Amino acid sequence: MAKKQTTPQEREPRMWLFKSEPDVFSFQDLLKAPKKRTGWDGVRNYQARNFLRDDCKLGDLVLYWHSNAEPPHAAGIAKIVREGHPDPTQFERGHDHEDPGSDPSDPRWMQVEIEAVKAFPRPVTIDMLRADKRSAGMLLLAKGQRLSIQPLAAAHYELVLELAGLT
DNA sequence: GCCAACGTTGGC
DNA sequence: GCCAACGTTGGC
Repeated sequence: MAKKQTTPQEREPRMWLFKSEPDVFSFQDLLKAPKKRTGWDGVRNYQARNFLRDDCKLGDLVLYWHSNAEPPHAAGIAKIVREGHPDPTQFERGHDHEDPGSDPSDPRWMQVEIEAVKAFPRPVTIDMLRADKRSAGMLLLAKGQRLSIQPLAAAHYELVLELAGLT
């Protein structure tokens, strides 16, 4: 069979917001990691898991949010470099994120791998976002919203870049 | 399938 | 450290 010259099926990159507590793993930690990459392990919420498993695709962009920070802020941009695959920590004895109920032949929890793209010249705080009307509709700002993996509208992504001084 | 109790998240 | 909001668990 002759080689096909067709390009792989592509779609426009999507944007996501990933939350991380900087005391646990910060954007600076990601920059210092080998190849500036890390497996995004430890997600233990089904809705977030589904995004990681089904919807985060190679080349998608990730807004890296520092939660539980003073003040909470966006710290930089990363990208998806490996799509959903089993999170190894669910099977590690004694690990904080071990899940004894997860069957190795049908793993319950997934991760993706991300790579740092760019640190923001200045962080974009939650107050900066709230002060800009264009942030209307951002899931992040919704009352009671705790989801750690969130889809992010392109317009909101662009807004954050602007506030970060990158445009 | 209901729902009270419990655990977690994350801004404040 | 507080606590509102939310997700999960488990008895019934």
